[in-house]
Amino acid sequence: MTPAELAEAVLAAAHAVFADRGLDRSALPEQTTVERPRNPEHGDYAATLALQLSKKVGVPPRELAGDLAAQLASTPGIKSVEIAGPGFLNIRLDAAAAGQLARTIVAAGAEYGRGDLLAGLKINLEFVSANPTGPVHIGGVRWAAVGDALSRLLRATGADVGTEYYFNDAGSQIDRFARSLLAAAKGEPAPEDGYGGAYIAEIAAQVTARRPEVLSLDDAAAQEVFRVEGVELMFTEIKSSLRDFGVEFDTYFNEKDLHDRGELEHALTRLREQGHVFDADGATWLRTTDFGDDKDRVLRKSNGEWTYFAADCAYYLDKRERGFDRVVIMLGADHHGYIGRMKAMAACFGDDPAQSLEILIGQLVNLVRDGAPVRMSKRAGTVITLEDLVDAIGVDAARYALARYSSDSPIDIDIELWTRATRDNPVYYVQYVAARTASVGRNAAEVGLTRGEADAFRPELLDHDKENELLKALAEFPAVVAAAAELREPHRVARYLEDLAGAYHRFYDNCRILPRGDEEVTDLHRARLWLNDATRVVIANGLYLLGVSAPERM
RNA sequence: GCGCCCGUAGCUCAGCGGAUAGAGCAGGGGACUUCUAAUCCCAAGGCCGCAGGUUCGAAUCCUGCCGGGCGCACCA
Repeated sequence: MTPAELAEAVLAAAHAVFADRGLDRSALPEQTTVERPRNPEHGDYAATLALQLSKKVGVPPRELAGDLAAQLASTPGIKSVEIAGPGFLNIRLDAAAAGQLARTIVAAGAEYGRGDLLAGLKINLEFVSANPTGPVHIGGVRWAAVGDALSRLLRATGADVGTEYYFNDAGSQIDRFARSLLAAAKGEPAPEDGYGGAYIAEIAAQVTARRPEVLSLDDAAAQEVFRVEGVELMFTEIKSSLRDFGVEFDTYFNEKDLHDRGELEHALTRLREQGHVFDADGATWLRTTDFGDDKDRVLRKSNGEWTYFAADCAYYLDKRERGFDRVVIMLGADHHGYIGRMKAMAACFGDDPAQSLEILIGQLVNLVRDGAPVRMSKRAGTVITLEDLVDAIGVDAARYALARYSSDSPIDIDIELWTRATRDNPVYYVQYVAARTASVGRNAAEVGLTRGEADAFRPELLDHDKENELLKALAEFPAVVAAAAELREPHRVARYLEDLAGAYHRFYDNCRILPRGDEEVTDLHRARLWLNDATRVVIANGLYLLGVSAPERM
């Protein structure tokens, strides 16, 4: 029996009780849940439905709980129901009903944990979107890990997801980049407002190798060559380092295309139609204060140039016109000031921003060695890059470390910790379970132990404390996936995996799976192998959601 | 000044209104002729920043304050 099935049974019992007592059944919720209590004395699962309903229907909670308990007691699979405290229902399952879950999980395989919570929702998920003026820096890497994990989570809960990287290839940053390349190619010092770092010289050298005639052009023409070629080289490099990191996007969107296709004019027209555009001081403005922004925003400057914000508007409209119900954008904490204007902009288009636009803010990341932040990159100068991080701790540890913390908290990634092969390194702790379960599987095959036919599985034999705890942990996975997707919090999956890993290690320590020496293979060995294999499935499914490998051996 | 985020064990952090607030690390004590000890077990460690409010019930929701981080362009 799964927690979801148990929750349904609780709700069904409530319906029966309400019918018996002649209570108003419209007071009952559509769905309820059961909790996994920390304290084992509180049963396998606890239901708080009686506490929640008592006031609504004017029946004391313990009385209501008593009726529910009486109803539930006769449900197949439930061993006992106790009333505790103010009106908790503490429920214990039969070992057989609990143990069946192992078979359910093994049968479901990669499907276990997936659901349809967000089915029918078309979501555009934009993250990283670093300017092609340098390698991806560590702030962008956080979103590469979290955003990619989130896209996997949203898909696992049924959403139709398009991931997107906004390639900012227009504007003054790119001009600075081009000027820096040109200066480097000519052996001059970097311009005052330009980019430094060894990569500038590398890219400049690649451009001159590809286009040797460039140095004989005048500066304006040469700079244009460096702009076009440099951006392309940089972007190729960014894509390739993200691919090595396990992250690929469905769409790489060029800002330049918005301009070339006249989408800014199109957006301006739409906004004018909605009545939120005005002209002042020679510039064209969007009255975002109509929707709570603290000041109005310029769309087109008095010199005729578009602002970056105008491109944001056009890009948002473009996504909506491509059929996305919800536009999700992941930004660093230094961009949180954008939320107000972005939400207001969506409202200016006539959308309800609460439905159509979600902006997720992530705090900053530091790489730490010997207690002090690493500030300089060998190649990029003042910023730490994706490569620096991967060189320091590897892809799996990097993705796990970035995804295991709430995006609301700043993180320090300690190089020494994340390369350690011990319990205190969470990624090793979790991956070790993947390797252990696989190893048990190999050894089982060697001694002739198999799970056997599914109908020979005897789940009631899984009645050891540690088996029960492991089964309960395995049962939680679908609810964790759903919550993580709904709250956009992939770190919940990582924390869950650590919890599950602990439950497995304790099971392994207390419950011998394989027969020793010349022992006969028994049904208990087989039942435990089902549990071992179910754990391997859930660990692998969970690590997949984080984009981390589930090794067969370590 | 205004806005956003944070404040939980010595340290790093979990905890989308539930019971006696959890985990890892550090420090103390144990378990290796092992199905992978990259593991497990025991003990110890707390005005959940402060003060009010809502609630049967608040670390969690609301208000105010204190402390820390970040941001407030016709920049990109």
